[in-house]
Amino acid sequence: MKRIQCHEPCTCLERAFAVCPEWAGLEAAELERLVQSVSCIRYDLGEVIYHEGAECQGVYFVIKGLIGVRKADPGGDDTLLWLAGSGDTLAYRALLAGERHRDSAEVLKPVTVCHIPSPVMMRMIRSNARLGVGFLQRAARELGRTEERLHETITLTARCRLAHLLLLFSGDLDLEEGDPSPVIELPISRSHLASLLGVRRESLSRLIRGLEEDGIAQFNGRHVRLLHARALLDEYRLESGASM
Amino acid sequence: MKRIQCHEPCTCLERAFAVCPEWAGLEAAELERLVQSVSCIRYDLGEVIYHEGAECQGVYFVIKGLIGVRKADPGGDDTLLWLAGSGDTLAYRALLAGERHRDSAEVLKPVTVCHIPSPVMMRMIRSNARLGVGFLQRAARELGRTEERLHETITLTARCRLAHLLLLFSGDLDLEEGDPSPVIELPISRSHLASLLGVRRESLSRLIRGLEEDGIAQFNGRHVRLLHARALLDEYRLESGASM
DNA sequence: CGCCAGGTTGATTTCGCTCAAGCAATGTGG
DNA sequence: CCACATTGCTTGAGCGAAATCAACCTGGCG
Repeated sequence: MKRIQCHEPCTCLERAFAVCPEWAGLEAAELERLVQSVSCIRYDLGEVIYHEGAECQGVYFVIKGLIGVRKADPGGDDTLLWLAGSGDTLAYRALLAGERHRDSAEVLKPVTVCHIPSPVMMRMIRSNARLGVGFLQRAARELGRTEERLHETITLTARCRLAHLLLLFSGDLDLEEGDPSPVIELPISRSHLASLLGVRRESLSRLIRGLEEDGIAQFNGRHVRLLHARALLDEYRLESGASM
Repeated sequence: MKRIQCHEPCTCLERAFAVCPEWAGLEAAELERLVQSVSCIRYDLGEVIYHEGAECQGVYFVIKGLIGVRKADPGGDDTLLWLAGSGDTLAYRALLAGERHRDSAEVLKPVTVCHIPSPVMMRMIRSNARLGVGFLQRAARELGRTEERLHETITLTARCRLAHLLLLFSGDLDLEEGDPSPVIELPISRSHLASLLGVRRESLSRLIRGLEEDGIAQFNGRHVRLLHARALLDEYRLESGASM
């Protein structure tokens, strides 16, 4: 963890905020003021940005890097709840709910974040209705996604969830039109992937082998060739009824 | 479904809103204006207040009754996501996210709700920062609860989740001090209970028998005697590491 | 070289699902 | 009033998905 300078006449922060829907509600003047009361921090791989159970000190706007949001389970293990990257704002939940952190944030790829202290954040939210509405929308969307995921883990098999996750990682890649067997790169290790899916590492291995044996995908370290994108889509759609 | 009159000099609505944290931000004048643009509706058992996939027409403030929020799964079944009762506000998620409903709301016990049309709601949120912050807090809390639940369904066994649910239903009953074997009443049927836990009806039956055989609780229709509240707590705590 | 972290594989067990039947309470029509 | 659906729940037998336990790769790296 290292505080870095990014205040002065550099406009990178301003630009970063400007493209994020929840922050877009800020006027130029407010934005400039915000940038003054903010600190940019670098964290190295493995460092923890905040800990489960700790008081919330403010929110973190992610400039770049990859962060795993995890939650300890009783067994001493922990579950990866989700990944955060550029443009995401972390810890707003605890701040707005007025609660302690319910999860911790660990760096998976070296990260630069912009830390906004709680009082600054709360003052802005209260005074600028547009910012408030922005975060309201963000929270509502995330709530929807989380419910969807809860529903998915209850109703779908692990294999199907893996298929879905691969589709998510393939992002805006056009599976119907573009390269018929594109290669995507997994941003995380097998163990993390398993944790994200809510299965054991061993089970994930077997699921992967299953997909390979069915000629749906080829795994090679973190590189995955989607051999039969169509089939992958079906894998998810058939069980989930989604139309994607 | 029946529209009923509750506008005129009746203050019941005002009072209902006043005690709910997210609505508490309204000034007396605003509240009065709100009550003018609102309609009170009664729904009978089994009626659906809004449907999954439908456009959001506004939010519903629940005066009394019990509502099951459900989400269809591909198999034609549906999962009960949660229950809503007096004081809850329904459908704010879809409204604020600007999305269609991701679930439907079905009446489990006859309901009186107060419907606030989308434009009215959005106008208020945008103009009154306190109301916005109220809903922000509400959304953040709910997001936390949902994440917690997701984590729970991934890491805990069904038996443990049942124990937890019973504890939640026993509410503010003081298990440590009060009646050593209190009786609680389940608000919903076995099938619904199973759906809420994310298990099949049959599995729930077996779980119940398990608890009875272990002398932890006695089930009798919708009445449950918690014989060994201590053990029930442990059942949950041991596995979850919660301190409750 | 030994060591260790990350990953795979195999054998076995367990939990919860599926399918099928049975039962009690309630309702409905003849 | 009885025959018979219907609804909500329980029980049993068998199955399957994933967990668990344990061994074993594989590729760095000191």
